[in-house]
Amino acid sequence: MPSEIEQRELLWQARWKEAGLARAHAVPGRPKHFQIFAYPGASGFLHLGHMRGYTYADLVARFHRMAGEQVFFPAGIHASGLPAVVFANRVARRDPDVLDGLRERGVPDAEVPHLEDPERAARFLGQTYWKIWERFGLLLDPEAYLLTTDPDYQRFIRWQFLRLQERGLLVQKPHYAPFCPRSGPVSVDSSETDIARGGDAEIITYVAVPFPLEDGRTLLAATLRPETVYGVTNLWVAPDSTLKEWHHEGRRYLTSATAVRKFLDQVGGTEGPPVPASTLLGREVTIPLAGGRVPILASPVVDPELGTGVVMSVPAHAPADWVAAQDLGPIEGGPLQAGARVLLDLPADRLSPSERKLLGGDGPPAARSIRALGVHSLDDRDRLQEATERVYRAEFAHGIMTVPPWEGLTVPQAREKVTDLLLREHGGFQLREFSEPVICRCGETVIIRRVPHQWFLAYGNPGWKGEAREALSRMRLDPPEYAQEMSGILDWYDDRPCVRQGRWLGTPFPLDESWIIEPIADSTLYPAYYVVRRYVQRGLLTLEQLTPAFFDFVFLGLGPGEPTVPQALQAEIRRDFLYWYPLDLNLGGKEHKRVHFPVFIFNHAALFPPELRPRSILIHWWLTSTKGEKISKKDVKGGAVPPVDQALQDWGADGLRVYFALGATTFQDAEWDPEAAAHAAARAQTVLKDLLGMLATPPPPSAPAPGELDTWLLTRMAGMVRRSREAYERYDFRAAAEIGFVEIPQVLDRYRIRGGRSASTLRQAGAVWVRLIAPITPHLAEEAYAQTGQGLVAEAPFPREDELPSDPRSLLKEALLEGLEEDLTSLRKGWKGTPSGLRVFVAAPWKYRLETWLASRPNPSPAPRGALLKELLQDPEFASHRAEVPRYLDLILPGGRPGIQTLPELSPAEELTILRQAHDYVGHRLGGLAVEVVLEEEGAARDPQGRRARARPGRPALYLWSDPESGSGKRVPSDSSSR
RNA sequence: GCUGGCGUAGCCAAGUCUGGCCAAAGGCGACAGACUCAAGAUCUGUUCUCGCAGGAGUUCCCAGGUUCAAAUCCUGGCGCCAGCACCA
Repeated sequence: MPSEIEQRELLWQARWKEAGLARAHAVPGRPKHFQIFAYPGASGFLHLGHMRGYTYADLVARFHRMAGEQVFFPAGIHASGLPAVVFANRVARRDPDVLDGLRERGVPDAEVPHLEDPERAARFLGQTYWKIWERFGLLLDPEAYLLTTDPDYQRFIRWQFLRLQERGLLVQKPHYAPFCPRSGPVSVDSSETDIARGGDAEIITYVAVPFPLEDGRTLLAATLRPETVYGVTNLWVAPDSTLKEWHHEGRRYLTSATAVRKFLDQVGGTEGPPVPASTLLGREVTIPLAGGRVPILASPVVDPELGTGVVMSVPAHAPADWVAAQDLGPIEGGPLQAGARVLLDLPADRLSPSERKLLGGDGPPAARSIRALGVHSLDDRDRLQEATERVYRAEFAHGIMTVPPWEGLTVPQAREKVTDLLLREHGGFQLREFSEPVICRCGETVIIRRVPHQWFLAYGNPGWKGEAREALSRMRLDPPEYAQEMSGILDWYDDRPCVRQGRWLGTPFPLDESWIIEPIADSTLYPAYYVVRRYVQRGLLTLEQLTPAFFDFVFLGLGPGEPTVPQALQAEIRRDFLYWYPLDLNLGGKEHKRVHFPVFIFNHAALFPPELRPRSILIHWWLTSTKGEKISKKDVKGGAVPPVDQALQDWGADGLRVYFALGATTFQDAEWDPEAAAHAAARAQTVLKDLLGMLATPPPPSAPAPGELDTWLLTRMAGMVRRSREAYERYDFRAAAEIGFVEIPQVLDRYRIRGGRSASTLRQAGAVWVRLIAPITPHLAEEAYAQTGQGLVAEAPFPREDELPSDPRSLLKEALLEGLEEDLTSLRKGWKGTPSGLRVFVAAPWKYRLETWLASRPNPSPAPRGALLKELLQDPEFASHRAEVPRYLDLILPGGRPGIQTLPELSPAEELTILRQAHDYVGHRLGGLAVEVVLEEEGAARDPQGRRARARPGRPALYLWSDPESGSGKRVPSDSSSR
């Protein structure tokens, strides 16, 4: 049952539909605005958090429409990838949450099994998204709506990939990816997708360093610090463990059984016989790169499940190895210590104080850290662990290699070179493993598998990077800091896998149909396709006509086009594309900073010429739960955030839109606050009521002639118009909403309190006001604007400043009164009686001269009070006020120091006139007492406390008194402010 | 660790780029008043401390610095959040 607010909003949405407002029309010669938001994945039901960005997007589109531009604002659903599959799986499992969601959306039970199909699930979810967008008042072009699983879209994607390939931007090379032996390729991330456990696991890449035995077999020792191979004194193995042979390209390697399985997955080869570690103890291996022979020794702390079960011992740099070497009594003083070679320098001046403390003293870094932390045995695991981490970190950050041939290199540089050398020339391998066990949803343990011929998008390609950077240099990014960040992101970008096998949705890869294009890669150039989609939707193009030749012609202007498409139509589509392109704005949440937006720029840069590359990106922050976290299903289920339907029913789309706009600045997370939302919604309704009143009644013929107050109001409004336009232009939705929903009501309040009641002035102000807020609250703006009989406000022109008469001096005059009221308020605070009269003293003319004189000096005046005084008293006029001038200087120079002086803006006579005209009003504000306005120098005025001396230009002195005869003075008021 | 962002009153959140009009907008909450049988809603006032005269004192994470003047600029520190690759 729709609430009253909803019914009214639905009415206006129907009107917009009738008027075809959302449909884009290319009008040659007229300015255009083409914008999208990053389309959502088909992952589940939308919640309020999503609506913040959509609201912003619609606000921008509506502002541009009112600014006189042709607007194209399409939207689609990113159905590719896993989310829809996961959703469909949940339907198949009859997940109660999902079933509830379906029921709430009116899905009959009989329909539910159909949604076990991911594609249909995506289509269904897309419909629910579209409904909510419409319900929020978004004017999205219905003809351009698409899913990325639609066959026409996929033809576009295939074209895109063919062209990328043609330009050499697709490359093939090995890749290592998470893989479930039962379910196939999986992705490891902590959100609900493929993984039952270990979603936060990271892939750690070890270097397996080969150490040949004299019998032709080779031990593989896994390490994260291959550059320390020069400091190896021995190898460690767990004495009771059993290693295994692994045969690869005719060679026999020895590693743990676990590692053999990993090598089989990641490198290939075959499994050999088991080898008890005990048979290796005491035998010698050759150190690669460094040369020399070292023994294999037993260590109880080696974990055979980690790495290869064989560990390099580098006592100089690994605290555990140092301690272990000490524990081996018989060898102490022998080869281990002799070989404990220090490989790098740690310049003391680069270390932090805590690092200096850790690494002070003599000997190798590992020995120093052991000493600093007081570690005596391998059993002291925690402190040993701490020592290890801190030494590694310090060395990684500050270490300078001293071992030939790497002298002078930093540790990261040396590591890269040593790794390269080991892999290329010494038969080393890389070994990847998860930082923690990863379990697939099916229960199987996830492994890392080598994909030998993975396709990559070559974002690491320097030429492409250059183009992308060039594109970026011409773009506007908001917030502006993001431009700087983006530049770094583009640099950091490297080749990225772009296809995958397994069960997920997407476009088959045109170069090898057994692969499916990865979801991020299929959503980079798509704004271009929205243009074409409208023709498909209208039935003017068939699927078969969407050939590479067609897209070449439409998007690139190349070739004759697709012969089966009528020439005129094809030319029209090309023209249409050139009209709308480039994209003016792509808007998305901050989660898109590092993935979607960079590849969006990259792909445009790859395929489109500079003039067709995107113009701007706007990223907005999130609506978060009360815990400051991104809103999740749990928040909705737990009642922390209301479901969208409920929120719409209670507050209306406009109410929520005001809340989103007002709740926080665009570039800051906002915590969901239901009270504030309710308030925003109430504010929206108050504004509507006010507007209706202002616009409804035509001014009566006997209306009072507009006066100074009316000029003031309209001048204020003109200022609002300018600031509002600027706010929209810089996407400061908060400022725009604040003007429309806070400041204008305040100004109108004041106008009325001051006695303004000109219907024609109010009508004039209202006609501007309603258009200022129309982008934010389109529905209620329509309702109010309907009173003017001028059609739809959505199509009305955004106000211009010069629509209103404006006089800056009217602001000065009113400001004088406002200041007076402020002073009165603070006087009343300390006043315990009921005042019966107020006398206002306008400052003496010499004070105006004095302040003018001060202001005309260099600001701030360099002269101290004494010097100023001396100079002043040379002037005969000031000299004649010899007694008052010093006191006055004390009043206006805070702390006796010169500050900034501003020119008095009104003359004493003007101030007197303004205050006298307003004295009824001021008296009324004080509860109906007598107010008298006099000049400071009027000697007759009663002023027992000498208040008049305080009078300043623009700030009259006040004497508030209670008449002792009236009997009301010094009475403590009932009890209002006495607490 | 790297990259980026943030730290403002009981809470949320403006202000910081472009120093002065800032004891610091707006909202929530709280307190008081009006209305009401009452509650709610609405409206009004108050909401750092002191002060029976428009003032003074102490505040914008902490410590320094620049300046006539700092929430705002600079240096250092502390704390929090996000992203870090195939996940949209």
